[in-house]
Amino acid sequence: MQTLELAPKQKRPKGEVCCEPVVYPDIERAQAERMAEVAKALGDPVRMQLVDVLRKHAGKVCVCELVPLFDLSQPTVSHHLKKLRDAGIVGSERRGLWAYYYVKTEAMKEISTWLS
Amino acid sequence: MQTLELAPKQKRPKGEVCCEPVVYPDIERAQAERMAEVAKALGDPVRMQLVDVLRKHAGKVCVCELVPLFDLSQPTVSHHLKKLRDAGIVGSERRGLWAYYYVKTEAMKEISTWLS
DNA sequence: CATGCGGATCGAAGCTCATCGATATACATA
DNA sequence: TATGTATATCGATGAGCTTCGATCCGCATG
Repeated sequence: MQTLELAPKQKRPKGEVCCEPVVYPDIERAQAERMAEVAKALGDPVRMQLVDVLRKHAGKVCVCELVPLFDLSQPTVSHHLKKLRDAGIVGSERRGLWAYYYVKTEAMKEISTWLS
Repeated sequence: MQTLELAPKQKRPKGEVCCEPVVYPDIERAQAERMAEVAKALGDPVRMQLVDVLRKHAGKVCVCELVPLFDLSQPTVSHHLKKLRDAGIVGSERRGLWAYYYVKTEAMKEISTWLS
């Protein structure tokens, strides 16, 4: 493991120092990158609303109920759901013709804890 | 104010219903959109790391200390800091030649509470 | 087996974003 | 006033994203 510790090399006016050198370990870098992945998935109004709807319905919600909530085509909603699933934020389940989505509460807890 | 309540119009096989109709008020829609704006700003690895570094240094951190933490040009880091400031996540302060950034804890609390 | 339906995938179009070098701005020192 | 330094802004470029219509896949019903 490696840390970055950088002493500024430039001369400072009057010999002042602007602040203490910053250290940023690789472990925290990796965690921050994972959290950025989750935040990126949530960083679209449609997807944030999808998550909001899903978590307010304790059970699993059918895609056919989600599509008409937005002024978007069915393929577009399907695309957003896929992005959320790829980020580990939601899960899905097929029952016959229908697909049901639900929020993975661990993922939400993970990101909200990290940010708090 | 208006809410969306959509009864599915398609016929269902065997007369089954896939799930309860979903209601999504405009107020929650607006809040979700604001949260998406914040999440979008955090949805980049560089910006998430910037926030992580800033909040771990209770005080304010000079830009000249932030730039060398990344393998990026100074204009690029400046661009990311601006995005974070536009989203209300960080604040900045000038002292002579130097600029100091800090995390706005209210904003972090707002998003983490919303997600939890 | 044929038809219909819900949902996912594909390919394209248009827009946004991250990044850079160059340059501008503002302040500090000599 | 002239020079140097820290940061911000500008313009361009290439990658990625959202969105759509068209199409494909599975399952259910007749």
